[in-house]
Amino acid sequence: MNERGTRRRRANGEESRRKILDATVEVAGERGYEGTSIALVSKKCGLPASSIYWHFKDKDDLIAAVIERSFDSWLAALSLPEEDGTPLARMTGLAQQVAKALLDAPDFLRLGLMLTLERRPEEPSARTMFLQVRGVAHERVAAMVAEFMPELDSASVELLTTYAMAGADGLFVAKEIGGDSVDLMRLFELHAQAVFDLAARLR
Amino acid sequence: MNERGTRRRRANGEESRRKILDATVEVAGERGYEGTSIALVSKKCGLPASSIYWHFKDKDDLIAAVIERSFDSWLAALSLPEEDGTPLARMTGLAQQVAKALLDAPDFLRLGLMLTLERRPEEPSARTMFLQVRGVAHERVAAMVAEFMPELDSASVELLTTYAMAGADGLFVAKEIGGDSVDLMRLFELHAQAVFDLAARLR
Amino acid sequence: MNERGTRRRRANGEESRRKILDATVEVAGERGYEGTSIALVSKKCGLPASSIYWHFKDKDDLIAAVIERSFDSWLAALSLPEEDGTPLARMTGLAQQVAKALLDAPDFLRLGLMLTLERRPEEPSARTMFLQVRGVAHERVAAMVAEFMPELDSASVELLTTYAMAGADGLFVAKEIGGDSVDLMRLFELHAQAVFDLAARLR
Amino acid sequence: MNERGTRRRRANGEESRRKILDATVEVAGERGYEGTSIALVSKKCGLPASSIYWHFKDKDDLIAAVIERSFDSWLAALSLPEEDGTPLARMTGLAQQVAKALLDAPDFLRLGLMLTLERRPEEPSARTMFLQVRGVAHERVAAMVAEFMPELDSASVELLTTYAMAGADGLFVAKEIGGDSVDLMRLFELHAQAVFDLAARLR
DNA sequence: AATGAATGAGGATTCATTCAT
DNA sequence: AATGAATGAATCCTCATTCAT
Repeated sequence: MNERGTRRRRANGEESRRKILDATVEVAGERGYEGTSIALVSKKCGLPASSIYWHFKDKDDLIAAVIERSFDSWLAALSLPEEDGTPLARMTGLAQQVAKALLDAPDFLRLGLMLTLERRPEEPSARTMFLQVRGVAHERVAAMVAEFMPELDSASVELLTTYAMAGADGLFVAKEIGGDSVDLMRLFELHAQAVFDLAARLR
Repeated sequence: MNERGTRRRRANGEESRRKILDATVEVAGERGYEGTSIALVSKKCGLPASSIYWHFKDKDDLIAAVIERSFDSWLAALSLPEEDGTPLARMTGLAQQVAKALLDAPDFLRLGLMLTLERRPEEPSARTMFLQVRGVAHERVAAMVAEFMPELDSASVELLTTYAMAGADGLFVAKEIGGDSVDLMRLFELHAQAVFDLAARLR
Repeated sequence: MNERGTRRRRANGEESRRKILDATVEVAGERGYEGTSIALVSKKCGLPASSIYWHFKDKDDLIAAVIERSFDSWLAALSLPEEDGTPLARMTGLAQQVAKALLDAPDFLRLGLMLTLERRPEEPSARTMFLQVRGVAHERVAAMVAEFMPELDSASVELLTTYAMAGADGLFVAKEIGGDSVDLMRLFELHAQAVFDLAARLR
Repeated sequence: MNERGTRRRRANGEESRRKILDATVEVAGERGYEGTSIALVSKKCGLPASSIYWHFKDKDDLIAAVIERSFDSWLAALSLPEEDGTPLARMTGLAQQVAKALLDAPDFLRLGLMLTLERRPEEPSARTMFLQVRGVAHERVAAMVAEFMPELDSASVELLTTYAMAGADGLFVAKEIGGDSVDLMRLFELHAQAVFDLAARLR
């Protein structure tokens, strides 16, 4: 695999960092914060544990970095909804994009939810990071809700946004539990409809 | 101090067991499966670690027992919905009971969701136990949905039930994140309405 | 060594604790606080590292316990000076007892001095323990000085006591450096004389 | 910004070396040989660990260099005692110079004593270096003692010198322990007197 | 003259579990 | 019914050092 047998491969910080992060998403997405051992990450990425500590201050820092990177690519995967069409159609389109993104890269949200649910004495910065990026997502959704349903006052927008995001979280969990028996696309379509109906009532 | 035959420590085994379970809900509800160490449970309940092993086969067995007991008391806290009133009113009543139960004893669902989200090689029996009791809950909700909206076919009942439960999970998570800024009762009321509206559309 | 091959020997907390402390005096007396690794102590005492943690909270606690125990046996080795004889003779007698005790069990003072000289951010409790125990010794010496030279005011007693103890420390160090070329008994005799002469001047 | 030929970083190697040594005195003076980690020195001096290895062969070499440099500046701080005055006055003057030097730069002796007290399998060359420079100091003191008290035979000079240096060590330790409550100048004055009195008795 | 990156060995400590009593 | 003591494997992380650039 190396050019010359035992010859150490040329040091390449950027690539190593990426390898470590890749290994960590995989492990942490499956086993959560505590279940992610540096030794396991080390094995997965082929670098010794001590090298991981060259790139990241500690385990917490490592997992926070994973969250940050995952969220960025996750957001990038969401294209902006079409400009034309009815509000309901546009909302449904967005919901299905989210559903697709969750199906494609479920590790990010799975890890994030695990971090969210934990309530340990010393708040891991990974958790803080997740809540922060989640805040960004919340803002985005709120902006869309306000755009689609201009008649709503800001309190209602906030309420609906919270409901919309909660539904997404819950449906993700349902998919994790139910596997193939759960039709995530259909459920997200329903969810868009539900949010739309509620908006009409809150108007 | 004690009368003969009424030794203060009669049936002490039962009490110890309870103490251990109490400590475990607390710890596991906060830190998840991996984060729950026998040593910590031991410290919280005042009994030595070896005593925990007298009552439970291993850590897995302990956490499974916690799930089982928690679910029982959780279900018991849900009184059956009133027989009279409109379907929407009855559904809303139920939703608010669930909301109240989640506010009162959040550890059960928090731990359960953590177990759900984990994907470790050897499935812990605690996870299996949670999914099983959750299955029971699913059935109950499905029965209610079918009763409230008799016009629905069974596929729609299943779909709506999944959506209803997912909403509950998601709202719970939202509450965990948002704390006091999240009005769980109001959101559950909205959720009941949303499910009701969807039912009308699926009819 | 065990009664039955691989059969684990009967658990005996008191004895294990003593074995661990014995191994620790040896190691810590030679290598100081940082140089004392739990793994080395474990190897010397035959118990696994994890067993050391059953008996002691952490490394700090272990070394503090060593200090405490060593000091007790060290003090016990000093018999009270004879009641008769001139003050100088009695003082010289005491000095030589101290010299002998230092020759017999140098580990205690060596470790103590090492701890004393360290100035790390978080004060190890082992250091505190040594200073405390040293305080006890200081009081004892002060009492003797006051008894032998009743004419001295308390400030002078304090000054002389500090000087006397400093001399003992310094001579111990000289012995550690010079080895056989240093006649510790003779030097302590000189020291007693010096303290005595100073007392006369301070009177 | 710089004129040609007068680059700001000329002879930068020397400056880096000095920075490293400065950081090392500080760290090693506080934590001893084992407690001094290259990483910590690196952080204190702002240069990467690998740069330390460019200037020094290994940790041992680094600490030995610190000892050497410290001793040189320490010796330089001692001006030769005045030519006139009684032997006691000159001796007292010297003693107070030593006291002052110890108060000003205590790290050197603190580290040296720590190295002295350690008894590790492979003698660090830093320790050897300290004992060597200490030997130089011993010679100097012996020469002064012989000059001040010409009547003493060489064995007595040796004995007194050892006693004199031991006293200095011990008083340094006393100061480290007692802090402000210890009047080092006064104690060194006493010590000079004591040595002087002993000399009279040995004559 | 310097340094970013890497690395194996070892650091302290906690883990789940067992066993003799 | 309970527990003090023990234990090997694993935990996170730091160590001194090297090496290619």
